[in-house]
Amino acid sequence: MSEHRLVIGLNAVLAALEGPSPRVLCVERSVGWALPFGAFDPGAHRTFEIGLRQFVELQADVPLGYVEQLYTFGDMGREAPRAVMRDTEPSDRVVSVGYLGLAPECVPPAIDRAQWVDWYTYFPWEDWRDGAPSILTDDILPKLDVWADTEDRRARLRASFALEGVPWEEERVLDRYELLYEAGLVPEEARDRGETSRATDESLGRPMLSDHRRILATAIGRLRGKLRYRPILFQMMPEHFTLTDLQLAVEAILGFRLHKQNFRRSLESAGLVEKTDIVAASTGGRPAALYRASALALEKHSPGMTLPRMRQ
Amino acid sequence: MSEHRLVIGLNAVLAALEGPSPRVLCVERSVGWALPFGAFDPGAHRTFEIGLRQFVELQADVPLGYVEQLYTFGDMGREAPRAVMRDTEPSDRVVSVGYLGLAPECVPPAIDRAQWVDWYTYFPWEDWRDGAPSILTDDILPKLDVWADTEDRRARLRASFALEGVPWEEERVLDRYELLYEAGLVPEEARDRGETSRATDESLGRPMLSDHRRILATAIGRLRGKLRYRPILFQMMPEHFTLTDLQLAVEAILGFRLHKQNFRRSLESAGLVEKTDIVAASTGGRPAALYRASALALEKHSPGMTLPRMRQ
DNA sequence: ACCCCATATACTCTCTGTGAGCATAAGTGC
DNA sequence: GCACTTATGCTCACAGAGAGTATATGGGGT
Repeated sequence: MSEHRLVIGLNAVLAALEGPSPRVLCVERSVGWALPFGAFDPGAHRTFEIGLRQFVELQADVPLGYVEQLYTFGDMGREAPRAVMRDTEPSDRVVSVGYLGLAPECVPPAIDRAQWVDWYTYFPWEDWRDGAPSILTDDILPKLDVWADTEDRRARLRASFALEGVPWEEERVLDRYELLYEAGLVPEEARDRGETSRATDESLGRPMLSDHRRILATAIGRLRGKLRYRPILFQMMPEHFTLTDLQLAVEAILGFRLHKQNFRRSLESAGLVEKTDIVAASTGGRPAALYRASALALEKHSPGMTLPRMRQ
Repeated sequence: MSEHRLVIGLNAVLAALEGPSPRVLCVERSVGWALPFGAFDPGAHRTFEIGLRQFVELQADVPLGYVEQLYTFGDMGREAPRAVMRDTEPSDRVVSVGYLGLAPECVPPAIDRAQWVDWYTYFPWEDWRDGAPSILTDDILPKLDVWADTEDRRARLRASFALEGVPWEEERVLDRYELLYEAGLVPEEARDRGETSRATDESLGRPMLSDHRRILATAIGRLRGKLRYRPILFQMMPEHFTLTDLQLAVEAILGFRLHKQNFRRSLESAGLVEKTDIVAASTGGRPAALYRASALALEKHSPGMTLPRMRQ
């Protein structure tokens, strides 16, 4: 065993919805934007989750509801810079355990450096609700086309960015980010190579500290994928909601529009929602009935919902 | 930060098939059966996977093909006993990163303490290929029925062990093991409480060192679940195989029988297999055509196969 | 009071994938 | 040649998903 000390960094992707905007809790640090994170303390924390909840409360003071572990990142060279972690030494090796947490609303963080940020600020190419994003078609794809000069690269590009008839797979957020990283299109890549250019280039989404954008990509991909087979969405909804609210929430997370009638049918036939007597305050047209999550929808292992994509 | 030193244990569930027997690579240590594992060395290992491959080679000398991370277990009280880990001190805190690895065949391990073991040795209640296992109906369920004396416990029991009309969900291997652990039916529970009774009770499956049976349960559940949406199975098959071989392989992993015709139809319509000119040496009836995995089936993100369960 | 507009909600039609059974082909052993 | 075994092909029924059209129910303007 070498002399390098191990440090486990706990990272929380805390997600919530603000109307049609999917948000993630971010903390502004001296060196840039980051997820709430801190070192796991083996003496004080009996489990990872206990440590995580403590950090989130300390750094953002937002209640943490549903929590699930995402992945443990241990690659050298992409770990957290020590500068921002207290009580670590240059020789320490930092590995990151990423967590996904869901909250039913964006409660304003009590700490002023913490803030709810629309996650498409970090991944503008992931939002297809108004059609293919122009940053993708005009900016990213031409550059990736130049980068993909081998058959292997072309195949990966085709598969992850839905070229040549391949359908867009919304859950492959990490694949796409990693491809942009490898192609040197995101500022984190140059930074990890040791370049000190402080050009905060946000043209391809806002960069984050350390490997936090990678963790965020993992979280969004996991959340998008999980909607299909677990009723996890109701962890992000208020107690009462209209079916349109629910659809807008799903669309916000997935980044594309759904077929309204089929979405509703699948919800009701799956028994995930129950109508209440209450009727929503009108929003210009016929008032909508308010629904709530059924008992089934709140169970951990219930099936999710079908997500009928709207076609052109 | 306290004085406790952190140690990351890397654990490999290496799975392969021997005909209709799903096996996992196990190592016999002085204190019992274990998965290949060892401490991650932050000085020597650039990534977790590098460390993992090194341990597996050292302890079993079996080539490691497909590998994926499972979960990181950090709970106090269920970590690895220090006794078996070199260079650790009593105050050290050990967390386990579990990995799943797949091999196309059970190559005999070069180390004599390593061995391929049928995984139903550890989870006899998971094998429904010949109907409901008697150890479940005669032994486990009566005991669990006594244990489930609250509404909450009853609900969990119903859901994970398919009581009262709930269908058996093959991927919930961990849920079932954890329930048996909580109910005090597996020897690991008493051991973790500090009881020193060395009664190696194997009536409810063979126990393992530390939390290794939990990691194994996670791995089997992940593998079972992933079959449906990724063509991962072909990582465990030889280059050429008959469709019956393939079906037996799936049945071995899932632990239940499939509907032959529908399974074949789904395979061919999904384009996962290609017929070759070769015909298998006859096994008593009409000789079967040999197939191989298609290019599609070898891609990482291709869809999996439908698993049409055989009904009575 | 009436009409127009916007949104919510209901109904229908079609197509495909899946569950299930039956029929036929091609070997082996006696 | 016959019985048996395993492989392979075909068909029917049905449920669910995709997609479009029609009807209810509110608000606001004239």
